[in-house]
This record gives sequence, C-alpha cells and structure tokens, in this order.
Amino acid sequence: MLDISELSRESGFSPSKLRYYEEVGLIRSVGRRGLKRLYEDEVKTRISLISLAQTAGFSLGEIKETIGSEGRPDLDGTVLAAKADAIDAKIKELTALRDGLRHVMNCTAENHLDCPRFQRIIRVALTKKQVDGKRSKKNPDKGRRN
Amino acid sequence: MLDISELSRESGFSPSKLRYYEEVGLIRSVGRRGLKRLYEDEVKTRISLISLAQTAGFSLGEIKETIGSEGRPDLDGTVLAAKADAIDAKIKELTALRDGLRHVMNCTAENHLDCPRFQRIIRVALTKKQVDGKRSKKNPDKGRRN
DNA sequence: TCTTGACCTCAAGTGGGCTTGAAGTTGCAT
DNA sequence: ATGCAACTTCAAGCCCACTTGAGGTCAAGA
Repeated sequence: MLDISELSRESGFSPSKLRYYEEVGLIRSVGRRGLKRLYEDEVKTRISLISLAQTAGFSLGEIKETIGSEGRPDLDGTVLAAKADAIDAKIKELTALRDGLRHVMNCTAENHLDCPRFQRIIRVALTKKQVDGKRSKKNPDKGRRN
Repeated sequence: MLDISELSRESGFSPSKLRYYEEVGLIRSVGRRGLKRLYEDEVKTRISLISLAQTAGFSLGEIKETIGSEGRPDLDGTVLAAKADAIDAKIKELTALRDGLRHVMNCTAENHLDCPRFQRIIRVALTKKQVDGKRSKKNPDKGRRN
C-alpha cells in the first residue's frame, strides 16, 4: 500500500497524472488514508506497462482497451495478438529509421534525401505500412486519418 | 514536380496536413501553377521520413530540428547520433512490451500483473529508461515532464 | 487548540497536431 | 463568357493528455 506521493516518487509520474489516470479508469486506488488515496503495489507494474505502451504510440483509450480497467478483465487474446503485431511492425519502422540516420551520418552525399541508399531504407520501412492500401477516390481535401 | 493533390494521393497525407507542414517549415513548395503549390519529388522522401520519425515518437519540432527545414542544413552528426540512440532505446522498450504481451497470451496466471515473468519483462524494459534518474526533492504536485 | 502542509475536487487552461469552414481565386471545359 | 471544381488563405475548432489554480479538508506536530 502506498499513497500518492510515494507512488509518484517511485514511478516518476506526477500526482496529477496519477489522478488523471484514475479518473479515466487506467488505474485505481483501493481506499483512503484520511484524504489520501491508497494504491496497491500492483499499480506500479500497471503504470510501467502504461508507460511502455505510450512509448509504443498507443493512446490511453487503446491501452485501457488492451489491459482493462481492473487487472482481470481477461485480456482478450486476439486483441493482445493484434497489439503485439502492431508493435512488431513499429519495431521494423524504427529499425529502418535508425539505420537511415546512421547511414546519413557517414554518407558523403551533399543532399541526403537524394542518396539512393537512404531512400531505399526509408522506402522499405514504409512498404510494410502500405498495408493501409488505397482509400477515398477523389481528394477534395477530405480523407485519411493519419 | 507535383501539385498538392498528386502529392496527397501518393503520400497518403491530406492536403491540409501538407499545407500545415509547409506552414511550420517541415516541407516546402517551390512555386505555384496558378494557385496550386508545386512540390519537388524530393518532398516525398521527406514526408516518408517525417512519418517514420513520428512513429518513433518525435515531435514535429524535434523532427524539424533533426532534418532541417531545407534538405541541406547539414544535419548535425551529433544530433543524428543522439536520435539514433534514442530510437535504439525505444526499440528495446517495444521489444520488451511485445514479449510481455506475447507472454501474457499463453500465461496461465489469473492476474497477469502478478506474473513474475511478466513483471520482469516490464521492469527490464524500464531500467533502461531509468537513466531519467532522480529529480525534484519534495513533490508538491510539481515536477517531471513525462 | 491552532497551524501547517500535503493532500483533495472541479473547472479551466495549455500545447501539439491537425481539421474544418467561410470566403476568395484560378484554369479549364463548355 | 460562364461555370465549376479544385485549389487558396485565415481563423477557429477539436481531440488528446495532461497541468494549473482556486478553494476546501484533514491529521500530525508545536
């Protein structure tokens, strides 16, 4: 059992952030000591998980949907699998990007965007993403979601 | 040379997004055909790069700072190296997260947050992050930036 | 008992990254 | 010459993830 300031100190999350997460149902407190919220130790793992998932680019909504509001809501296997696959895809993109940057560092081309090697690296990373495929016919300014 | 609708179609970025990027100096057009902006082909690579960098969690500001407003502003090697390292760190986190999720999928523990294997995976991912170290003394609600 | 300081709630504000909408301009086809 | 679709600008709006601020409450110590 920890209060909010302990949890904040140990997790590196500001108290306001912790309260906010509780408000949106990502974590929960299990009571009060006076006014102070009390958290179970478990919540530390939960917070770490949330932090990682955010790094992976998931929204709080997606995270909640994946890990549930309580610990239990038996994390649906297919959801988890989908997220794991999404992360895999992201890892590939990041790897390509990193390689691209490292290449640029010791590439002598004056304009790196013209460097064929660089372009290939970037393009390869995105062909995976191109599963997004095609969408709206015309393009009267509307469209896509990224 | 392409106009905005062609670029939009080929890149999957909405016209408004392209105009916005131009406004903030991430891309540039090289003239007009009538009213229409004209872009060089180079900008496609640039856009791909921006997209990847966003996936990696960088803000538009950071991206601009890294790849410059024009193609040239000779991408500072140390900045690039730092970004590459940051991406490496992120890859490690994502890998751990993915492994964690995959583990949960065929872990029989009723509450996965209690599963020691899972906890270890998560913890390992974050110890890398703990370079963030310590900060403010007290914790009167102020503090940190994540 | 009184103060103090760390917590509390709730509403409003912030910054990033765009999108939307109104009003105007343009080139091309009729 | 006229219409119209596809652009243009500019300001305002929106969603997300929080932070900030005002005003209130509590419990531990002087």
